[in-house]
Amino acid sequence: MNVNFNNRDPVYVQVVRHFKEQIATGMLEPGQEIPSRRELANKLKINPNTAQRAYKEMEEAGLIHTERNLPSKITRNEKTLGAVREELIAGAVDSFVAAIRPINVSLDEIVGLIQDKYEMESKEEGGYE
Amino acid sequence: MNVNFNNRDPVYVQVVRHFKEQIATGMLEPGQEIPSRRELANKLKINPNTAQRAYKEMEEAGLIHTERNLPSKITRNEKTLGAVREELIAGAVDSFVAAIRPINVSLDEIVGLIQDKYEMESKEEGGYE
DNA sequence: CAGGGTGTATTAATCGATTAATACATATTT
DNA sequence: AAATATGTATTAATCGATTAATACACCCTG
Repeated sequence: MNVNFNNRDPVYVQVVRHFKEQIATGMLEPGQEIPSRRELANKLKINPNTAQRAYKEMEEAGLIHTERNLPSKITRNEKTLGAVREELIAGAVDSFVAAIRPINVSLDEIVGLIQDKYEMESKEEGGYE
Repeated sequence: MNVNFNNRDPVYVQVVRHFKEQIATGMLEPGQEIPSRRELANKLKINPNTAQRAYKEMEEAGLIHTERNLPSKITRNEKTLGAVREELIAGAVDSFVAAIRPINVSLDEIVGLIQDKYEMESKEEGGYE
């Protein structure tokens, strides 16, 4: 459990994204238990309400479900889980294309640049500033 | 002169980006005059101060220069101008790769998706929501 | 039963960036 | 000279999201 926070996005959004990435890569499996709000808050040094906010978003998205005061669990709805990966990928692709299209870059050049960057090992975290 | 504003980024940032795109694609040439702050504000239906804010950013970035109260002009520094295109492209690539890497997608799949999306004519403006 | 752990809801504070209002000096034009 | 357009600076208002404080109901366990 380790989230690299940046300063531009809200914390709860970054927490949600972190869980989505875990789901997308299969690190979190259907039915798996996740930490309690307060436990997560402790681990990440964030306010418990912020953790709750993140979990609430995930609950409403159907990614987790919660019964009474038992540990929340990743949903067993495989369709929902599969869609997470697609959503993350499509979101990244869409915003990339929206950003690059107005610049009139050839497809070949784009592909080359992405390949180069993608193959680099990522020493630096946090992406583009 | 037509900027499709979105609701998430500050207006002045979007204005700056619009000019950078114009520079990157050669629509704005070295030495070319650009509208006055107030004129731009009128065209885009924004506050003159917002236009000024955008121009100030560009001035500080060396993209435009202003003498007294004459129309501001695109810089003639070709190096600066060329860097704009590179900066826009690198920014898009970097943030895309940062977003996609944690999801463990194969390079082939990524490239395929980008090609598909990029070749689509863009009926919808505004990118991914 | 008491205590500590849960999830949840309501409300408030914070906090900063963004936008706008206003004024000023200059220059050009009529 | 007056009027109008320019760029610029200073200051203030707005505005909203995000975060935090607090309280409550529940349940299990010792």
